[in-house]
Amino acid sequence: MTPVAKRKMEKRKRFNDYINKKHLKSTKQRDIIFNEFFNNYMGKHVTVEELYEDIKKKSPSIGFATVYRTLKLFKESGIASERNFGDGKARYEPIRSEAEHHHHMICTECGQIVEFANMQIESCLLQIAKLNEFNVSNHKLEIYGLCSSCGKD
Amino acid sequence: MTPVAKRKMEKRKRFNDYINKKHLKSTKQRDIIFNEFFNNYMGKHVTVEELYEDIKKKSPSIGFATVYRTLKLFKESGIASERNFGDGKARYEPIRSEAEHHHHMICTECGQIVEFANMQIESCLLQIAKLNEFNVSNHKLEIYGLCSSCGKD
DNA sequence: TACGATATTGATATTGATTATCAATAATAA
DNA sequence: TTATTATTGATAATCAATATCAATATCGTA
Repeated sequence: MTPVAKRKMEKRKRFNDYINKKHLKSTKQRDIIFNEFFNNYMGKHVTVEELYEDIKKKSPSIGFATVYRTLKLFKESGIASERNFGDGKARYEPIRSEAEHHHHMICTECGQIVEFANMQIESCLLQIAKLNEFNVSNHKLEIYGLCSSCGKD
Repeated sequence: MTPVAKRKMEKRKRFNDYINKKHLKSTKQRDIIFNEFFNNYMGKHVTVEELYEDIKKKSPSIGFATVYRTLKLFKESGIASERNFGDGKARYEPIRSEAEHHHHMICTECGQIVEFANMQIESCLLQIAKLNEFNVSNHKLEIYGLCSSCGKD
Protein backbone atom coordinates (compact mmCIF):
# COMPACT_ATOMS: atom_id res chain seq x y z
CA MET A 1 0.00 0.00 0.00
CA THR A 2 1.25 3.47 -0.84
CA PRO A 3 1.85 5.91 2.01
CA VAL A 4 -0.99 8.06 0.70
CA ALA A 5 -3.42 5.17 0.72
CA LYS A 6 -2.30 4.24 4.20
CA ARG A 7 -2.89 7.74 5.44
CA LYS A 8 -6.35 7.78 3.96
CA MET A 9 -7.14 4.49 5.66
CA GLU A 10 -6.02 5.83 9.03
CA LYS A 11 -8.33 8.81 8.67
CA ARG A 12 -11.14 6.51 7.66
CA LYS A 13 -10.63 4.48 10.81
CA ARG A 14 -10.60 7.58 12.95
CA PHE A 15 -13.79 8.81 11.33
CA ASN A 16 -15.50 5.46 11.81
CA ASP A 17 -14.45 5.41 15.45
CA TYR A 18 -15.97 8.83 15.93
CA ILE A 19 -19.18 7.77 14.20
CA ASN A 20 -19.49 4.78 16.49
CA LYS A 21 -18.60 6.63 19.65
CA LYS A 22 -21.25 9.27 19.01
CA HIS A 23 -23.85 6.73 17.81
CA LEU A 24 -23.99 8.32 14.40
CA LYS A 25 -24.52 6.43 11.17
CA SER A 26 -22.36 5.83 8.17
CA THR A 27 -24.09 6.72 4.93
CA LYS A 28 -23.45 6.66 1.20
CA GLN A 29 -23.23 10.45 1.15
CA ARG A 30 -20.58 10.55 3.84
CA ASP A 31 -18.59 7.92 1.96
CA ILE A 32 -18.76 9.94 -1.25
CA ILE A 33 -17.70 13.15 0.45
CA PHE A 34 -14.93 11.40 2.37
CA ASN A 35 -13.47 9.91 -0.78
CA GLU A 36 -13.65 13.09 -2.79
CA PHE A 37 -12.09 15.07 0.02
CA PHE A 38 -9.23 12.68 0.78
CA ASN A 39 -8.53 11.69 -2.82
CA ASN A 40 -8.44 15.12 -4.38
CA TYR A 41 -7.86 17.71 -1.69
CA MET A 42 -4.87 16.52 0.28
CA GLY A 43 -2.69 19.57 0.83
CA LYS A 44 -5.39 21.88 -0.52
CA HIS A 45 -7.72 24.32 1.21
CA VAL A 46 -11.15 23.81 -0.27
CA THR A 47 -14.28 25.85 0.37
CA VAL A 48 -17.62 24.14 0.96
CA GLU A 49 -18.91 25.60 -2.29
CA GLU A 50 -15.98 24.23 -4.30
CA LEU A 51 -16.26 20.76 -2.85
CA TYR A 52 -20.02 20.76 -3.39
CA GLU A 53 -19.68 21.77 -7.04
CA ASP A 54 -17.05 19.11 -7.57
CA ILE A 55 -19.06 16.32 -5.98
CA LYS A 56 -22.25 17.30 -7.77
CA LYS A 57 -20.63 16.36 -11.10
CA LYS A 58 -20.40 12.71 -10.10
CA SER A 59 -23.27 12.57 -7.61
CA PRO A 60 -25.87 15.16 -8.65
CA SER A 61 -28.35 14.15 -5.99
CA ILE A 62 -26.15 15.13 -3.11
CA GLY A 63 -27.38 18.16 -1.15
CA PHE A 64 -25.62 21.38 -0.34
CA ALA A 65 -26.38 21.19 3.36
CA THR A 66 -25.03 17.67 3.54
CA VAL A 67 -21.61 18.78 2.36
CA TYR A 68 -21.65 21.52 4.98
CA ARG A 69 -22.66 19.12 7.72
CA THR A 70 -20.20 16.46 6.69
CA LEU A 71 -17.21 18.79 6.60
CA LYS A 72 -18.16 19.99 10.05
CA LEU A 73 -18.26 16.35 11.10
CA PHE A 74 -14.80 15.78 9.62
CA LYS A 75 -13.56 18.66 11.69
CA GLU A 76 -15.20 17.41 14.89
CA SER A 77 -13.77 13.96 14.39
CA GLY A 78 -10.29 15.40 13.98
CA ILE A 79 -9.63 14.35 10.39
CA ALA A 80 -9.96 17.82 8.85
CA SER A 81 -9.14 21.30 10.00
CA GLU A 82 -11.08 24.47 9.31
CA ARG A 83 -9.22 27.54 8.10
CA ASN A 84 -10.31 31.08 7.57
CA PHE A 85 -8.11 33.27 5.46
CA GLY A 86 -10.17 36.44 5.76
CA ASP A 87 -12.35 36.20 2.64
CA GLY A 88 -15.39 35.24 4.68
CA LYS A 89 -15.49 31.63 3.51
CA ALA A 90 -14.46 28.68 5.64
CA ARG A 91 -11.89 26.39 4.06
CA TYR A 92 -11.26 22.76 4.93
CA GLU A 93 -8.03 20.83 4.72
CA PRO A 94 -7.46 17.09 5.31
CA ILE A 95 -5.25 16.69 8.35
CA ARG A 96 -2.10 14.80 7.57
CA SER A 97 0.01 13.61 10.50
CA GLU A 98 1.32 15.29 13.64
CA ALA A 99 4.67 15.44 11.91
CA GLU A 100 3.20 17.34 8.99
CA HIS A 101 1.72 20.08 11.17
CA HIS A 102 2.17 23.39 9.38
CA HIS A 103 1.08 27.00 8.95
CA HIS A 104 0.26 29.32 6.06
CA MET A 105 1.56 32.30 4.20
CA ILE A 106 -1.19 33.91 2.12
CA CYS A 107 -0.56 36.30 -0.78
CA THR A 108 -3.16 39.06 -0.52
CA GLU A 109 -2.79 39.78 -4.22
CA CYS A 110 -3.06 36.42 -6.00
CA GLY A 111 -4.32 34.24 -3.15
CA GLN A 112 -1.43 31.83 -3.40
CA ILE A 113 -0.92 29.82 -0.22
CA VAL A 114 2.51 28.66 0.87
CA GLU A 115 2.78 26.21 3.72
CA PHE A 116 5.59 26.21 6.23
CA ALA A 117 6.55 24.53 9.46
CA ASN A 118 9.00 25.47 12.15
CA MET A 119 9.89 23.47 15.22
CA GLN A 120 11.28 26.45 17.08
CA ILE A 121 8.00 28.32 16.84
CA GLU A 122 6.08 25.27 17.97
CA SER A 123 8.15 24.80 21.07
CA CYS A 124 7.96 28.51 21.90
CA LEU A 125 4.20 28.30 21.71
CA LEU A 126 3.98 25.31 23.99
CA GLN A 127 6.20 27.04 26.50
CA ILE A 128 4.09 30.21 26.46
CA ALA A 129 0.92 28.20 26.92
CA LYS A 130 2.47 26.30 29.79
CA LEU A 131 3.48 29.53 31.53
CA ASN A 132 -0.12 30.71 31.33
CA GLU A 133 -1.51 27.34 32.40
CA PHE A 134 -3.32 27.17 29.11
CA ASN A 135 -4.45 23.78 27.84
CA VAL A 136 -3.90 24.08 24.07
CA SER A 137 -6.31 22.36 21.72
CA ASN A 138 -5.08 23.97 18.53
CA HIS A 139 -3.40 27.03 17.16
CA LYS A 140 -3.03 28.89 13.89
CA LEU A 141 -0.41 31.10 12.47
CA GLU A 142 -0.94 33.08 9.30
CA ILE A 143 1.34 35.45 7.46
CA TYR A 144 -0.26 37.88 5.01
CA GLY A 145 1.65 39.78 2.38
CA LEU A 146 2.85 39.69 -1.21
CA CYS A 147 4.43 36.59 -2.71
CA SER A 148 7.62 36.85 -4.76
CA SER A 149 5.69 37.26 -8.03
CA CYS A 150 3.23 39.86 -6.81
CA GLY A 151 5.81 41.74 -4.76
CA LYS A 152 7.90 42.76 -7.77
CA ASP A 153 5.84 45.60 -9.28
CA MET B 1 0.86 64.71 28.80
CA THR B 2 0.36 61.10 29.88
CA PRO B 3 1.77 58.36 27.67
CA VAL B 4 -1.78 57.22 26.96
CA ALA B 5 -2.86 60.66 25.81
CA LYS B 6 0.25 60.94 23.67
CA ARG B 7 -0.50 57.62 22.03
CA LYS B 8 -4.03 58.71 21.29
CA MET B 9 -2.77 61.92 19.72
CA GLU B 10 -0.37 60.03 17.49
CA LYS B 11 -3.22 57.86 16.23
CA ARG B 12 -5.31 60.93 15.67
CA LYS B 13 -2.58 62.43 13.54
CA ARG B 14 -2.22 59.29 11.54
CA PHE B 15 -5.96 59.14 10.96
CA ASN B 16 -6.10 62.78 9.89
CA ASP B 17 -3.22 62.21 7.48
CA TYR B 18 -5.10 59.30 5.95
CA ILE B 19 -8.27 61.39 5.66
CA ASN B 20 -6.38 64.12 3.86
CA LYS B 21 -4.40 61.82 1.62
CA LYS B 22 -7.58 60.10 0.43
CA HIS B 23 -9.55 63.36 0.14
CA LEU B 24 -12.05 62.21 2.75
CA LYS B 25 -13.74 64.45 5.26
CA SER B 26 -13.58 64.72 8.99
CA THR B 27 -17.00 64.61 10.61
CA LYS B 28 -18.59 64.81 14.04
CA GLN B 29 -19.50 61.14 13.90
CA ARG B 30 -15.95 60.07 13.15
CA ASP B 31 -14.74 62.18 16.06
CA ILE B 32 -17.23 60.58 18.43
CA ILE B 33 -16.35 57.07 17.34
CA PHE B 34 -12.63 57.79 17.46
CA ASN B 35 -12.84 59.10 21.01
CA GLU B 36 -15.00 56.29 22.28
CA PHE B 37 -12.76 53.69 20.68
CA PHE B 38 -9.45 55.11 21.88
CA ASN B 39 -10.64 56.19 25.31
CA ASN B 40 -12.39 53.01 26.35
CA TYR B 41 -11.16 50.13 24.24
CA MET B 42 -7.39 50.27 24.39
CA GLY B 43 -6.20 46.71 24.94
CA LYS B 44 -9.70 45.35 24.31
CA HIS B 45 -11.22 43.51 21.37
CA VAL B 46 -14.58 45.06 20.71
CA THR B 47 -17.24 43.94 18.24
CA VAL B 48 -19.04 46.47 16.05
CA GLU B 49 -22.28 45.71 17.87
CA GLU B 50 -20.74 46.40 21.28
CA LEU B 51 -19.19 49.67 20.22
CA TYR B 52 -22.41 50.77 18.55
CA GLU B 53 -24.50 50.03 21.67
CA ASP B 54 -22.00 51.89 23.78
CA ILE B 55 -21.88 54.97 21.59
CA LYS B 56 -25.65 55.08 21.18
CA LYS B 57 -26.02 55.84 24.89
CA LYS B 58 -24.27 59.18 24.51
CA SER B 59 -25.07 59.89 20.87
CA PRO B 60 -28.39 58.22 20.04
CA SER B 61 -28.56 59.63 16.54
CA ILE B 62 -25.48 57.82 15.32
CA GLY B 63 -26.16 55.12 12.76
CA PHE B 64 -25.25 51.46 12.81
CA ALA B 65 -23.70 51.53 9.36
CA THR B 66 -21.56 54.52 10.28
CA VAL B 67 -19.88 52.58 13.08
CA TYR B 68 -19.19 49.75 10.66
CA ARG B 69 -17.78 52.09 8.05
CA THR B 70 -15.70 54.04 10.52
CA LEU B 71 -14.07 50.99 12.08
CA LYS B 72 -13.21 49.80 8.60
CA LEU B 73 -11.67 53.20 8.00
CA PHE B 74 -9.65 52.92 11.21
CA LYS B 75 -8.32 49.63 9.94
CA GLU B 76 -7.46 51.00 6.51
CA SER B 77 -5.66 53.95 8.01
CA GLY B 78 -3.58 51.64 10.18
CA ILE B 79 -4.80 52.77 13.61
CA ALA B 80 -6.88 49.68 14.39
CA SER B 81 -6.57 46.01 13.61
CA GLU B 82 -9.33 43.60 12.80
CA ARG B 83 -9.41 40.24 14.56
CA ASN B 84 -11.52 37.18 14.06
CA PHE B 85 -11.61 34.65 16.82
CA GLY B 86 -13.93 32.20 15.16
CA ASP B 87 -17.30 33.29 16.53
CA GLY B 88 -18.29 34.92 13.26
CA LYS B 89 -18.02 38.48 14.50
CA ALA B 90 -15.20 40.82 13.58
CA ARG B 91 -13.44 42.45 16.50
CA TYR B 92 -11.47 45.67 16.45
CA GLU B 93 -8.52 46.62 18.60
CA PRO B 94 -6.71 49.97 18.76
CA ILE B 95 -3.17 49.46 17.54
CA ARG B 96 -0.61 50.43 20.12
CA SER B 97 3.02 50.69 19.06
CA GLU B 98 5.38 48.44 17.10
CA ALA B 99 6.93 47.51 20.42
CA GLU B 100 3.61 46.38 21.79
CA HIS B 101 2.96 43.96 18.94
CA HIS B 102 1.34 40.84 20.38
CA HIS B 103 -0.74 37.74 19.77
CA HIS B 104 -3.70 36.03 21.40
CA MET B 105 -4.62 32.99 23.42
CA ILE B 106 -8.39 32.43 23.36
CA CYS B 107 -10.24 30.24 25.85
CA THR B 108 -12.87 28.31 23.89
CA GLU B 109 -14.94 27.88 27.03
CA CYS B 110 -15.21 31.32 28.63
CA GLY B 111 -13.94 33.52 25.81
CA GLN B 112 -11.16 35.01 27.89
CA ILE B 113 -8.38 36.48 25.79
CA VAL B 114 -4.79 36.49 26.99
CA GLU B 115 -2.24 38.50 25.05
CA PHE B 116 1.35 37.47 24.65
CA ALA B 117 4.43 38.48 22.74
CA ASN B 118 7.60 36.63 21.88
CA MET B 119 10.61 38.00 20.10
CA GLN B 120 11.91 34.58 19.14
CA ILE B 121 8.73 33.75 17.26
CA GLU B 122 8.79 37.12 15.50
CA SER B 123 12.31 36.69 14.24
CA CYS B 124 11.56 33.12 13.11
CA LEU B 125 8.64 34.42 11.11
CA LEU B 126 10.66 37.13 9.41
CA GLN B 127 13.32 34.61 8.51
CA ILE B 128 10.78 32.19 7.03
CA ALA B 129 9.18 34.98 5.01
CA LYS B 130 12.58 36.08 3.72
CA LEU B 131 13.44 32.55 2.62
CA ASN B 132 10.23 32.45 0.59
CA GLU B 133 10.74 35.96 -0.78
CA PHE B 134 7.49 36.96 0.86
CA ASN B 135 6.86 40.64 1.56
CA VAL B 136 5.01 40.54 4.90
CA SER B 137 2.29 43.08 5.58
CA ASN B 138 0.94 41.50 8.73
CA HIS B 139 0.56 38.22 10.53
CA LYS B 140 -1.57 36.66 13.20
CA LEU B 141 -1.02 33.90 15.69
CA GLU B 142 -3.82 32.46 17.76
CA ILE B 143 -3.80 29.73 20.34
CA TYR B 144 -7.13 28.10 21.18
CA GLY B 145 -7.72 25.98 24.25
CA LEU B 146 -8.85 26.06 27.85
CA CYS B 147 -7.62 28.72 30.27
CA SER B 148 -6.44 27.78 33.75
CA SER B 149 -9.92 28.25 35.24
CA CYS B 150 -11.85 26.34 32.58
CA GLY B 151 -9.21 23.63 32.23
CA LYS B 152 -9.85 22.33 35.71
CA ASP B 153 -13.34 20.86 34.90
C1' DT C 1 -35.11 -10.96 7.83
C1' DA C 2 -38.28 -7.69 9.67
C1' DC C 3 -39.23 -4.15 13.02
C1' DG C 4 -38.76 -0.05 15.57
C1' DA C 5 -35.96 3.59 17.17
C1' DT C 6 -33.11 6.99 15.72
C1' DA C 7 -30.08 9.55 12.60
C1' DT C 8 -29.66 11.57 7.96
C1' DT C 9 -30.93 13.66 3.83
C1' DG C 10 -32.26 17.32 0.58
C1' DA C 11 -34.99 21.23 -0.20
C1' DT C 12 -35.88 25.32 1.52
C1' DA C 13 -36.50 28.96 4.95
C1' DT C 14 -34.11 31.52 8.34
C1' DT C 15 -30.52 33.69 10.71
C1' DG C 16 -26.96 36.94 11.53
C1' DA C 17 -23.17 39.72 10.10
C1' DT C 18 -21.83 42.75 6.77
C1' DT C 19 -22.38 45.63 2.63
C1' DA C 20 -24.91 48.35 -0.91
C1' DT C 21 -28.31 51.85 -2.04
C1' DC C 22 -29.99 56.39 -1.94
C1' DA C 23 -32.01 60.76 -0.77
C1' DA C 24 -30.92 64.25 2.52
C1' DT C 25 -27.24 66.60 4.74
C1' DA C 26 -22.65 68.19 5.91
C1' DA C 27 -17.90 69.43 4.83
C1' DT C 28 -14.48 71.42 1.81
C1' DA C 29 -12.41 74.09 -1.93
C1' DA C 30 -12.80 77.83 -5.06
C1' DT D 1 -21.53 81.90 -0.91
C1' DT D 2 -21.64 78.49 -3.98
C1' DA D 3 -20.48 74.27 -6.24
C1' DT D 4 -18.62 69.97 -5.61
C1' DT D 5 -17.99 65.98 -3.34
C1' DA D 6 -18.19 62.93 0.70
C1' DT D 7 -21.01 61.30 4.56
C1' DT D 8 -24.87 59.97 7.05
C1' DG D 9 -28.77 57.15 8.61
C1' DA D 10 -32.38 54.17 7.37
C1' DT D 11 -33.26 50.32 5.15
C1' DA D 12 -32.82 46.80 1.64
C1' DA D 13 -29.82 43.39 -0.20
C1' DT D 14 -26.21 39.99 0.06
C1' DC D 15 -23.83 36.10 1.51
C1' DA D 16 -22.28 32.29 4.25
C1' DA D 17 -23.91 29.30 7.45
C1' DT D 18 -27.55 27.07 10.13
C1' DA D 19 -32.27 25.47 11.36
C1' DT D 20 -36.48 23.16 10.00
C1' DC D 21 -38.98 19.27 8.58
C1' DA D 22 -41.10 15.53 6.09
C1' DA D 23 -39.31 11.58 3.70
C1' DT D 24 -35.82 8.15 3.79
C1' DA D 25 -31.93 5.34 5.29
C1' DT D 26 -29.31 3.00 8.86
C1' DC D 27 -28.67 -0.06 12.64
C1' DG D 28 -29.45 -2.76 16.85
C1' DT D 29 -32.40 -6.27 18.24
C1' DA D 30 -35.73 -9.78 18.15
